[in-house]
Amino acid sequence: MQRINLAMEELKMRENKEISAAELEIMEVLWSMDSSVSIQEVCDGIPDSKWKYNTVGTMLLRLNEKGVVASEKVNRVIRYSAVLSREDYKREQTSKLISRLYGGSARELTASLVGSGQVTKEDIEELRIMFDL
Amino acid sequence: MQRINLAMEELKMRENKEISAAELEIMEVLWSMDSSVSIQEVCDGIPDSKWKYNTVGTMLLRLNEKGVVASEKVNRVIRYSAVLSREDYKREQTSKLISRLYGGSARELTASLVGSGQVTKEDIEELRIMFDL
DNA sequence: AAAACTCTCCTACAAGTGTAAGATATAATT
DNA sequence: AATTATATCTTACACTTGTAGGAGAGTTTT
Repeated sequence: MQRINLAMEELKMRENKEISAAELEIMEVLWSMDSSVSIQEVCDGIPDSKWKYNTVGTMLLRLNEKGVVASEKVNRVIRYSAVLSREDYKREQTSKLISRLYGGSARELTASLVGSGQVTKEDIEELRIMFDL
Repeated sequence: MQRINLAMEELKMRENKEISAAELEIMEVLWSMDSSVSIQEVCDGIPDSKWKYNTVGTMLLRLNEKGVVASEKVNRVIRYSAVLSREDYKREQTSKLISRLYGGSARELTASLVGSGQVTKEDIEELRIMFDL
């Protein structure tokens, strides 16, 4: 295990690809900006800048190590951009939820949403029209 | 904060109520057994008993500290049982996913599932019948 | 040029997680 | 009674996460 960690460090790749809660907030900022952004721009992109500059820097660094964010140095300043798209992340997280808690059945999840009134008759009607079911 | 932490410790209550991945596996065992169970029974309840007895013990202890599992000592042996139901946990996690990634719209999640074919025309038909929509 | 500002890199540190070993107390067996 | 098995309690340790501070290098301002 020690040896593997060293090798991993050499590759600057983290094994745990999970995006943490705080990291997700940073991702949301990246996803909301179309082009690549600097640490400063991410800071500015957060409403009540709850984090210090260096904190945001650490997050971006870790996200980059996890491979979900790319970085390139443009005259002394590193610009980051999301490699993992929000759509893919959504799909991934949704699949995970469905397999973990709904026995892998999206139908069951949907039934649950309808059952609890979170998805209504009108919503279903809309879907039928939208998807021509 | 220091004072609060001490108070928390006295109550043997953890602040972070999040159930971790490994803890969830233990919860699944608790949920699958109807009555309260001992550490040993949880171990036996796990297929390829990937964890040592003490590891399972630590998990149950932590889950208990988080307040999602109750414990009672029945002649020298502690028996644990889930306080948080699987249904409530599912609801909670599902809500979290919807608000985090689908802008709080269950309809949007459903549309996404239909759009990706994970929920079919037949599934929708079934729902209409089941819920009399 | 010297001072001030900026950016990246390295380091830190507490709390939480995964995974258990050792110590202790009690119960069962020889 | 002595030994062995069992269950709980305490402690440990590496890794992750949240949250930065300080050092060092390059840039801009005075």
